[in-house]
Amino acid sequence: MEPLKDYYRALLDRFGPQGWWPGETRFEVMVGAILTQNTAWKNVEKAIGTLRTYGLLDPHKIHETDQDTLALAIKPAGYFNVKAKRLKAFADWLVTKHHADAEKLTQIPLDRLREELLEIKGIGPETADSILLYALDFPTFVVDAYTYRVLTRHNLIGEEATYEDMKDLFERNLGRDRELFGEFHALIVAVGKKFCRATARCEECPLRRFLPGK
DNA sequence: GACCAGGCACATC
DNA sequence: GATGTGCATGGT
Repeated sequence: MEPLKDYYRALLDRFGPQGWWPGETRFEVMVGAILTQNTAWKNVEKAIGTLRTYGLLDPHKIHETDQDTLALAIKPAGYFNVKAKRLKAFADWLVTKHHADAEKLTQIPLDRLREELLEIKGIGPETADSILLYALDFPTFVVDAYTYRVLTRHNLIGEEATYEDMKDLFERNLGRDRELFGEFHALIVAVGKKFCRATARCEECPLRRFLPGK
């Protein structure tokens, strides 16, 4: 059977609860999900701080603010021109299609909302799932580059695995549990940063005992 | 001074 | 359909 639950316990024992996602409002978490694309969270914090200072952590404000002004505000998060455009595309969607009401999004069926998010330019599968899970409390699993490394290095999935393959693996074997999904993904990032980077450093990894051949 | 980070869209073959 | 490339700051 899949030992994923054992992986989870080992990670939780080692790192403790991660408490993801930091953010005061649903909208702030959604903004963070876009800003953190391929970017260290530390840089995102600065950008969010600036947005907060200028009162821009609000869908209407982002909808109204021009892209260049937005880009300047989020500069520390990197890719600032790209991300300014993506933030606006997202805010435009939220304002025009959903009355800027993040709370109401939680009432939409998960699959339908996920499709809608994926149609927005700049929202791919990981960002969509991060928004659904961490901002809106839907039980959907978030996959990232670390997830791929851990799963492939442990032979839990083939090298050719797609995002959906990995997502399904977790969702089928764990049952749809929002709290579990939220902690598990955060723990995978934690272990990934420390032990599962481009070059694996398995010596002190808490998942070492699960390695094939161990 | 490389290398990397809580990705994604788009061009080209 | 697969593979390659641009986007950019800040920490190690």
